[in-house]
Amino acid sequence: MNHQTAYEHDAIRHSDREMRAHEDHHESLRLWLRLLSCSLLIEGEIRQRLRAHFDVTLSRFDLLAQLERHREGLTMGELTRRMMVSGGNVTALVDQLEHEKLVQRHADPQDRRSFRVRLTAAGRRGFHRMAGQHEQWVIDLFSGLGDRQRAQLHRLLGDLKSAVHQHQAHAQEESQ
Amino acid sequence: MNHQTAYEHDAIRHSDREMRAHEDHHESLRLWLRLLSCSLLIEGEIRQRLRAHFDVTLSRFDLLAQLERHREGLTMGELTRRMMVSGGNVTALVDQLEHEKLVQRHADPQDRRSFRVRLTAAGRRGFHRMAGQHEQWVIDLFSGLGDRQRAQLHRLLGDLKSAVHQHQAHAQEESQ
DNA sequence: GATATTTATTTCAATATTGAAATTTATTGA
DNA sequence: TCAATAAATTTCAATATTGAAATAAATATC
Repeated sequence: MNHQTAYEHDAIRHSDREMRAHEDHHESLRLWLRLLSCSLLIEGEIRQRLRAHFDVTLSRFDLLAQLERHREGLTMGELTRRMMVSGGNVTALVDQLEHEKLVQRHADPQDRRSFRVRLTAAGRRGFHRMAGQHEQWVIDLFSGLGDRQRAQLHRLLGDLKSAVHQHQAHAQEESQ
Repeated sequence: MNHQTAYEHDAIRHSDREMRAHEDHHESLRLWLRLLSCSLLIEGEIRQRLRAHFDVTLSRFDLLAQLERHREGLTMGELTRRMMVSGGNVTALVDQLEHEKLVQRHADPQDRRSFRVRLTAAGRRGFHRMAGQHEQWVIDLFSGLGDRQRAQLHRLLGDLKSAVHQHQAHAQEESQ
């Protein structure tokens, strides 16, 4: 999380009549800040536990998780997009993990610029050692919400995600 | 964001009957990953625009935003909690911004360990220069959702936030 | 009122992350 | 084929961020 939340914390203002119109106007802003702070809150919690229990950073865990899901391997570009971090960062992470023999770069015969990164057997073992515990933490953290609420939240976030993606696509067009 | 999302991207699996039970079990995990990727997506978008338009980082913007909301000033500790970053980070940010004369540390007569950080007039001007545009970006990014959906999402995230906080309170107790 | 504990902040070294430029290979179009 | 453009990755320097240790002041306890 690099990371910020703002304004939140002051549910107080709501009472003031004059503020009402103003507040309504800020509706999306407050939603965004709440989304961000939820995310940072949970991310911080998980980051801390991963470090304490397994001495691993969230980035490394996530990279391993991505690869676990894609036995056929992922290119650097795919990892960059999936993890939503810079290419330089992915290079650094893969370098480290490769050095520790948890992942391996495999030349792509189709395209000599790129290659597929795959988990080694040791990498898979290492990931599995952590994955169950990690999932339990997540389940616990979200257990305050009922099934129905979780499903609703999942759906709304899905809608939001595609809306933002569309928005990006538009912005792209305009800048051409 | 420092930052990761994982697994997501494969809505495909759903079809497979055998996978169903397994998937259900991963329900919270998928929710978390979706929450995280939404947050990273929007955060990245805003971070990029703040840099491109105003040459300012999200951290600095957020710190200024916090202070704008609290004219009476905030202590370093309050900033740390509100921004959910480390104390060292807040010290560094305030040092920078103070050096640029956008904020100022004011000794607290009650407690000589701490002080209140406040915006200077220049800091306030600088923040206002950006705030309107920033808000419009946020409104645009969330405009794919209807009013009702936004309200629902806001409520659910509020519930989630307090649930996680309670969870943390419990964990705290146990470790004593 | 001395001592221990807690709280607020800073320092600092280690690490993570970014973004832009460089490199290499692929693709496209004349 | 050649040249231009695009795409995949790496490099690197600048910056951001963390977490642990240090410092200093406040508070609690005896």
